[in-house]
Amino acid sequence: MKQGNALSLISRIREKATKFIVRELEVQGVKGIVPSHGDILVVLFYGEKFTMRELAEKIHRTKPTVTVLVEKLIQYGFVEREKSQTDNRVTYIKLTKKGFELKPIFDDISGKLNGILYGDLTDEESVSLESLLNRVNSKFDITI
Amino acid sequence: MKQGNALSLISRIREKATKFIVRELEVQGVKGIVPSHGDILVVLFYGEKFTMRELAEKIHRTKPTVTVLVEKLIQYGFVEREKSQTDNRVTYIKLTKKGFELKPIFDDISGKLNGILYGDLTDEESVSLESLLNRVNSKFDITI
DNA sequence: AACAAAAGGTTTGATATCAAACCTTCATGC
DNA sequence: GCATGAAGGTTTGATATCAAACCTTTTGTT
Repeated sequence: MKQGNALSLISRIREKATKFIVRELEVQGVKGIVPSHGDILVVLFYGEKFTMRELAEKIHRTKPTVTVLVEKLIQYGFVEREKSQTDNRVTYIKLTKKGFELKPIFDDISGKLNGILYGDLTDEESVSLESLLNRVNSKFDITI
Repeated sequence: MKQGNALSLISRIREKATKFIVRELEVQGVKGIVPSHGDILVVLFYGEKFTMRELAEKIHRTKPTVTVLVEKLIQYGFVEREKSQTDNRVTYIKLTKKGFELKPIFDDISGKLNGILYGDLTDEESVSLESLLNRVNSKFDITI
């Protein structure tokens, strides 16, 4: 009954989704960007500016990782730093014009991805899948 | 309806599972082993010996990655190489006695993990979850 | 006011991972 | 029987990622 390969399936779905995103970005002319960079950009699409710590929390990565990721995004000209006026420790990250221009591409890829993820499922099944995943995810939180 | 956060949930479940495995291994005195090493060991628990290429296929990693992983497992004394007699290109990897001794630990962790993954789900829900994940996974295969 | 503790970020060091290039060895075609 | 290609593995170079240590600035305590 409980075959126990859900985790294996989860891992493979995640990897395929990652590869899909990377390939789509390349096809659309965006090179050198991996999903974690995309996660940061997506956060910035829906807010003016965020601190490094905030970004780290939102994309579920550590601060050193975000430092590296942001450096690359700066290098590519997609985001820029802005020192806080009130707290000299704080650095804000915000999109550049070039960064904003990526939004339609990301929207497109996101749409395609959802098409793959939910395309063959009924609305009921989609809700069921997310509900089940949510319960498993919560179970981890209370167990660990 | 289709909220579209299944992928996010999938990523988080996978990361929590990974952390859980690593921590459990450490608790049981097995250090420096990450899930990919574990994947190789698990393959070896259920077969006498495998080539590098076979291991790579089974754990869904590339050959260079498996080279690195196996080197570490050899270093820890859990596996050993065995040159093929019939084909000088081929190297077989097999468990050492010390490697075999890890099996009960892995079985235990696997049990605990399944407890977290399926513990709060009915049999029906477990089957449903795996079925839905299977369909999403297959959809990726035919789409990409 | 002064010192300790906390918070924001970066640097360092390590590792898993992959793509591309490479070396051996085997297989295949002529 | 020999050359060309295919297959098994490793090496190289690059990157995302994290933990731990570190620096700077702010906050809190006495």
